[in-house]
Amino acid sequence: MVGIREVAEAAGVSMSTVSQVVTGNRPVSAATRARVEEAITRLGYRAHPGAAQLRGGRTGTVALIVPTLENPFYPLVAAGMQDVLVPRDLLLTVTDASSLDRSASAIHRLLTRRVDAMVAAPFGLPPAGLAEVHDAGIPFVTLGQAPPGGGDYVHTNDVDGAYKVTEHLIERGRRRIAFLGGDEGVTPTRQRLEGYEKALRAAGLPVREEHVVCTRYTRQGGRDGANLLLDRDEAPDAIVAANDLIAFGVLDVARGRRLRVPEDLALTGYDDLEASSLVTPPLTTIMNPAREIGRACARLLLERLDGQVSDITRGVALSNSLVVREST
Amino acid sequence: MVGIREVAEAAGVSMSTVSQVVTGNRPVSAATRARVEEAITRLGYRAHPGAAQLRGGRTGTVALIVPTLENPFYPLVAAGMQDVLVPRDLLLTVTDASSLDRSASAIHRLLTRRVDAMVAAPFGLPPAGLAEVHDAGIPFVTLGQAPPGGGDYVHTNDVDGAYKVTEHLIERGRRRIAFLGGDEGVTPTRQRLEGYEKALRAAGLPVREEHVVCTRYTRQGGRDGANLLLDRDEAPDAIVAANDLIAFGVLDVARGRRLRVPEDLALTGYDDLEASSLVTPPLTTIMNPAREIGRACARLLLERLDGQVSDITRGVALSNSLVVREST
DNA sequence: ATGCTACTCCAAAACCTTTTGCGCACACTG
DNA sequence: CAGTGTGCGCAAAAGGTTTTGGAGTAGCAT
Repeated sequence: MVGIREVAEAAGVSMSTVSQVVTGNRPVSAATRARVEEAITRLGYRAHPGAAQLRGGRTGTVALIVPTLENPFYPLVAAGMQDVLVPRDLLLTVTDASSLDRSASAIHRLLTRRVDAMVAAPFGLPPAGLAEVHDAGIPFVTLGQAPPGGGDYVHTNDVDGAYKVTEHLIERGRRRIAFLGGDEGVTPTRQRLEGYEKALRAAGLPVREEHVVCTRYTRQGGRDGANLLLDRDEAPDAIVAANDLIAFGVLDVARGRRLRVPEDLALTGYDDLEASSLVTPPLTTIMNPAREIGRACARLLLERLDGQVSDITRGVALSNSLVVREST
Repeated sequence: MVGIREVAEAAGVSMSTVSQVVTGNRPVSAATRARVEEAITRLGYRAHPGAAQLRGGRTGTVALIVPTLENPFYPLVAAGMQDVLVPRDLLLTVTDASSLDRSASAIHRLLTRRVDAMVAAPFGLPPAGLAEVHDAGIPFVTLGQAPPGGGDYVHTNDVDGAYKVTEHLIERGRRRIAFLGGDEGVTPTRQRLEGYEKALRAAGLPVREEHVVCTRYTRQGGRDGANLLLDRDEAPDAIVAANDLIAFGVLDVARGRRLRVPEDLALTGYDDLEASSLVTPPLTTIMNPAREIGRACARLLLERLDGQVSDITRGVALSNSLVVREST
């Protein structure tokens, strides 16, 4: 077992000096550093992460918590985080909230002292867990809104995105535009709904309660919601789905009911998953830069970890954009 | 800080007894165990993972290495692993090989002493990495084939899957059936190709070299390959794509060339991604039970970690099945 | 009654790093 | 030349768990 001791001997310095070279905690003269580094590579030394954590407190692992791994959006966020984490030798742990559902403190149990920092997707974290993370006192980044207890966030303007897509439908001449949301009350749903309503009002169109339905952010949720909406007295001639998965469910229903898209029913999604360009008709949607979002999260965490940042909450805004395809 | 010491005091036992209760390393009388467990929950004790690793060697983390996170198949495998890992308080680390590409030993650097066990998807791991993992001496599960150095594997019969799908095309009356593979030489490609050839021979059809092309396991790979195949002198009337992503690329090209699917060109995929049922026409494909595969991997690892298993290599076979949709 | 076994639990060592107070030597200043 | 400051490296302590040989006790067979 080659430890810090062996390196120190080989380089003719003390163990602490080796540690300082490795961690960069204190300045070391160039000559000494060179000798030590040479010894490190020659001996193939790797710090023992457990020992390092025990004394130093850092685990070298970062957590990402997402609501589900079945929505391909989140793995892309993970990939983005990897882009910046891997060069820093940090490990990424991905956990989907659905596997944690059983107990409220599962997250706590799973993560305390096992990660240095954490990013949580909207409603990836049950409210109880949020508090626990906060008083774990680790850097914390959320997607979409500022963490209640303070921390950073990465954000795309959902109000604006939903506005754009609704406006687009109005320009296409639609008048009975419905909104099909995912899980009710969560931030993305609220904001996208807000953008939708805003666009309707801006065009002087009424916001009808019977044209707003919330289900879940899944394909099945889309099916359920579409069936509800299409059975209304005055069926919509367009649906703004709160994400692509939902829109796919709407497509299923439209196909089943022999509705032509976009002629009988125009449809928009949100996120721009790979599959959005594959369905028939290809989906008009809002491009959400998943991978870039992941990168931004990781960068924020890194800055906190490096201690370059004070206590202020910081927000990074990334832009989304309307992608017009054939579903409208 | 509530450590093992505080618990010991509260329960009126020694620190080592507490440890034995926690780890289950040695038998403890029921009465003592009850007292200790009561104290643990009352004090909210959590073992310090760093310290535990330092002495005990276990990190409580398991790694999954996949070729890419952009193929939704792999996140599902991860989700399946979570299903069995989370109840055991184990953390899952997901790494995509593309982020490791830079340096051959990135895996080594990343994983040494940071994970207790590892599962690698086919060609998630560069060959060099494979050796490194092996002499790290940790439980190791691979997807699709037995690890060269020994270890367990989870496997669906790719030869048979490709056979089924090819046979299906033959039954549908196709005669000029091409094979469009992903990365050349990797096991899944080889096996699926083998199944394809087998089915052709079984039907007395020739295996033509100009009808076999390998590119990459991506949508773009599918586009490239489709263009090659469709420009051949004798264009195929059916394509067996080695995975769904490739098939999606073929669809792109077919659309561009105004080929009707399945009339002008029949098409099959492999994996049965969610998107396969969404594309037009919905894709005939082989259902690969991603989540179940993940579960099986995790279970194998757990048994090794629990030391219930000798050195023999074990294989778990999961069944795939032909899903007939409209692309054929 | 005595010796032995089996069962619990304990004490202390070991694991490997990071942290930090100190001393030393060198350069610079007055 | 003496005094002061600074940069660099060292020694030692600390961190919380698991491991393991051993001690003590109770039960059992002889």
